[in-house]
Amino acid sequence: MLFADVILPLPLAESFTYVVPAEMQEKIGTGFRVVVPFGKRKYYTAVVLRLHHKPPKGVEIKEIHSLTDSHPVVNEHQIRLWEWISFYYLSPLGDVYKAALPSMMKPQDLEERYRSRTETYIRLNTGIHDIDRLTGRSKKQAELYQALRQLFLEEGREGIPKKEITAKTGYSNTVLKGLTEKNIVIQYPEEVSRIDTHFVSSRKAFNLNDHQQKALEEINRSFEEKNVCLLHGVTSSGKTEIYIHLIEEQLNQGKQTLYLVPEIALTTQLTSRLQAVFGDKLGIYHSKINDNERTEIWQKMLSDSPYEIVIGVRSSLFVPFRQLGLVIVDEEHETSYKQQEPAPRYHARDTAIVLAQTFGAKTLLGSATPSIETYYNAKTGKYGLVTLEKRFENIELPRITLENTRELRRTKKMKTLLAPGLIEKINTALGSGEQVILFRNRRGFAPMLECKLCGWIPKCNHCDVSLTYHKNRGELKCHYCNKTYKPVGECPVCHEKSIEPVGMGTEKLEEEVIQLFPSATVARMDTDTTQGKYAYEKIISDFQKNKVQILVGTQMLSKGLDFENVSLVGIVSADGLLNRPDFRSHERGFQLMLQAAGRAGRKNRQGEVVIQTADPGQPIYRYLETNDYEGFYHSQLEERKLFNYPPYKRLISIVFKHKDEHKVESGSAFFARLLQQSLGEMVLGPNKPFISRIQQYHLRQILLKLDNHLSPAKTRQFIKSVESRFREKQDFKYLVLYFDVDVMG
DNA sequence: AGCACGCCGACT
DNA sequence: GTCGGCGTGCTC
Repeated sequence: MLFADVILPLPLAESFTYVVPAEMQEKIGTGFRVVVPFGKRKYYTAVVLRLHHKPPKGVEIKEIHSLTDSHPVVNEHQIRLWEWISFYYLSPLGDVYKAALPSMMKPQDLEERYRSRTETYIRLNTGIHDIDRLTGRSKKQAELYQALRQLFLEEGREGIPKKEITAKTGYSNTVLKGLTEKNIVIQYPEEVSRIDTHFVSSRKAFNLNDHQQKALEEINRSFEEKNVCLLHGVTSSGKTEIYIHLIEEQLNQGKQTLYLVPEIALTTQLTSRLQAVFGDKLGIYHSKINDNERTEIWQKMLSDSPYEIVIGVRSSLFVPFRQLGLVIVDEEHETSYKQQEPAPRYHARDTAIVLAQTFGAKTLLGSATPSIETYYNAKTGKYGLVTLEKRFENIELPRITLENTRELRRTKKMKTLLAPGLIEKINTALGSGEQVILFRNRRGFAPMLECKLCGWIPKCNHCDVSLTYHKNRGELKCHYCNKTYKPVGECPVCHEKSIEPVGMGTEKLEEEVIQLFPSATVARMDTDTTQGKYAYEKIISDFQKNKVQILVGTQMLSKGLDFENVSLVGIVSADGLLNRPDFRSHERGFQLMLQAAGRAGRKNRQGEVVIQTADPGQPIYRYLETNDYEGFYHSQLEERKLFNYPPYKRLISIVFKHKDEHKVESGSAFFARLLQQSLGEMVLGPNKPFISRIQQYHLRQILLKLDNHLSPAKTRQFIKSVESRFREKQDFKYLVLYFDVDVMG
């Protein structure tokens, strides 16, 4: 009797065992998908983890319903990666499987399946000769027929898509239908890809300049000894071209490359640049890609001619490589590499290193402003370190100046959001036909309503957070549960009638900028204005074409975009970036401001950056002004050491959730006591998190600050044992708890 | 997760 | 009486 242990797409840690029917035994193996009955009436697509002959005891075993594949969809590298993620990030293997495969590849009932896409094609019926008689009195049909003959002759193709025909000939569908009914042309469905294909490479990799060449050699030398290397290269130093050369070296050895980018950095600018070199060897795993397209990329990776390079976001880690030789993690410091919700809460950079290891491949981390952890690993010799200091074509780094908004407000010189000095510089830039970018930190921070008299702020009834005011929709919204509220007419506390917006987001800034610079065209870019599939590209291309002079936006426009004509960048309020209850807030602020500054670069003129802050005395501004990453790094390291944060400690957050506040309170306290028995001082809390209630659920958090020398296997084993002792208590059985390993903030 | 079972209150 | 709310337990 043959049994299969399978993994189901459910938040379950264990695998389940099924009987392999006799006729399936020759065809099945690890990594194959199977459809299995589970529970009373459900069927799920599961993945075979292993085959064996040992029947599990004490349970009735069901049979596998059907075998989905003739070849495995994941190989042992992928399964090992899933198991590592499940172990390290304390998440059920089922959740990892759920995250890994496109949902179309794991249908929940027996029907639903991936379908390839078809398009209607047209070809001429060569068997028909008496065209004139058939078209008869229809002049248009005769004309279209002639046009079609011409077209097919020129194109030399057997069939042409219908939409292409209507576009090229200008004749309507009705005329074409007429010809079809007379059997002069034939319409037929043809399978097409959802992904734009047929990219031909149009250029070779550029020759590297001396600095780039030297860096490339150093990287390769570092790879001889170490598996991971950090490329620390200032903005515009030409990192991408170095990547291209490294990818080519992999191609020559018949090895694949994974090129990871954060969500916001996957721009058309970057992908077309790579497509120009690698043509259709390159697969793109977009952030706005739909499930059909995801599935198609998977199919292609499993085919006889897989992509040799995949560029993609976090989840592209899971696509089934076979001969991986190199992983590039660009902008490795980006926090969006860490998955927040739902589980598995994995860090794509760290997982990438593990993925590479299972293949014996190398990992290159790239950044202009490396994360403190990565730089520490490079400095202490765990990773190789290669630095690239010269900017491409010797573009000068921008000049950074500060505007003291506290002083300007005190002396009543600040009448808008923008300091007079910044307004003047904007006018100068606009006068010389140059463009300006203005940053405001993310939406949600500011636009709230407030009672002008007593300071009362409307909050969500369920979530313990202040509501965000959306002016254009005239409503208040909770960003945690998405509930919307009508603004109240008067304050429920003091009955004051004037309840007005405080602070401001990008919306407010845009409004003021339009008033201040009436002659300029202004555009705004934030999560609100980039909802559609191409909305983002539209804003970018309008700006590049100079249709817009001032671009107002959140940090999403600070990444990897090159604008030739931008001479001035303004950071409207740096304070909001730095004053967050998060040990990484300065690190992130520094990275963000330096990235933003990188947008102000012009070939023949030094760009300028203006930072508005109420507290210009903070040391971070000295490091920014002198572009001193190294100095900043050392100042941060001291703080991290002092307050027990990474890279000196490893963080694990445990969050408890229940409707009954007493239950979370006592449950989390009990859990903390158990942890303290072995971990002592390393256990902090339980505390009320910053947001302590979400949709009727009360939250408590325990934070572990674990010594580096503790073995991850042992600490996880211990945490699991504490969890099972915790579950034995009837009271705590149904407390929801979740883990976040290496939490961001 | 998704479902069944079983226990309670409030209704045609 | 029974409909449906939610807490509890189980799924190879």
